[in-house]
Amino acid sequence: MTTPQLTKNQSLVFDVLEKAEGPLSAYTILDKLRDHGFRAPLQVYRALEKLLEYGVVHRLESINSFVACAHPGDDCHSHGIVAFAICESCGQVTEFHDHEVDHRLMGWVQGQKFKPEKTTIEIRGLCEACAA
Amino acid sequence: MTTPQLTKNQSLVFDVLEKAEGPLSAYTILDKLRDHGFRAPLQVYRALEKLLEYGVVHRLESINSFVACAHPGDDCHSHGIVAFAICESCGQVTEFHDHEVDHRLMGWVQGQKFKPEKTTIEIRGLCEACAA
DNA sequence: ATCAATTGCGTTATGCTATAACGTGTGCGA
DNA sequence: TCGCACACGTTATAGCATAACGCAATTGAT
Ligand SMILES: [Zn+2]
Ligand SMILES: [Zn+2]
Ligand SMILES: [Zn+2]
Ligand SMILES: [Zn+2]
Repeated sequence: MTTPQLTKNQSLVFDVLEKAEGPLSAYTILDKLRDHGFRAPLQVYRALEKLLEYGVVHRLESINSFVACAHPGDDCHSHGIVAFAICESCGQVTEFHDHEVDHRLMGWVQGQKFKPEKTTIEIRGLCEACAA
Repeated sequence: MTTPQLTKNQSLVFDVLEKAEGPLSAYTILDKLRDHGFRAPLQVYRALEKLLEYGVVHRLESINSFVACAHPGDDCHSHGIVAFAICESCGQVTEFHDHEVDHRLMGWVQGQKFKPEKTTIEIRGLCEACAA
């Protein structure tokens, strides 16, 4: 999918996520955008919904937060299953892709005749700096 | 870890999960246990915390719900990373394990010197029956 | 030009998920 | 007996997400 021109609200939300050090919750985004006229959670959630659809933002299910895609050039819809390593100490998130993991999981679902729609892989732990 | 004798509340929560057809939210569990004296969410969450610790229950991060472990004999702490296929139509959950996936993910984190604590793999989609 | 459909937006209200903080009682070893 | 750990109960609060309404701008066909 090609990313359409973002609306004002979508751009504001995306910019906040891009500039952030780590993942942000919807309500944190809301707080950062109050000066730009944001007043209600729905303004954030509606923008996020589109940004997720366009593949320029990812949702981290295990921490109810959102991050900008780490592969801006790529089309996230094409690079297979996305995996995340999330540091529980500093919040740093690393996005990566592993074709072998994709292949194994898709092999398993095919064996079950399961039809996958959305796959989540999230590793929570400590990054190198925080584990030291 | 060996599972200690469950307390009354822990047993009640576990029984509800075992008898359930699919994953349940904490508040759904609460409703099912009102006749047994449950009045507050914390009674459920405290029991779940222990059951998760003992490895007899799993949390599904992507749907904020809980399921009894599908491998009662096994020690879930030993069978590596657990993966789930979750049908978004009927709610059916299939728990499985794939050593190759474990191996690839653990290989990646070692390369990053990332120290994993908890890994989530959840595939949402349609089961064979519902996809038909 | 006009109408209908779509999309984005703003607001209010509500619902769902999870934990903080305080106090009680019980069992058990020092 | 004292101190501690643990389970439990209750109230209140925090954090996450969506329903439902209405309005405005855009688009695209008639
Ligand atoms: Zn991405
Ligand atoms: Zn870190
Ligand atoms: Zn299990
Ligand atoms: Zn199904």
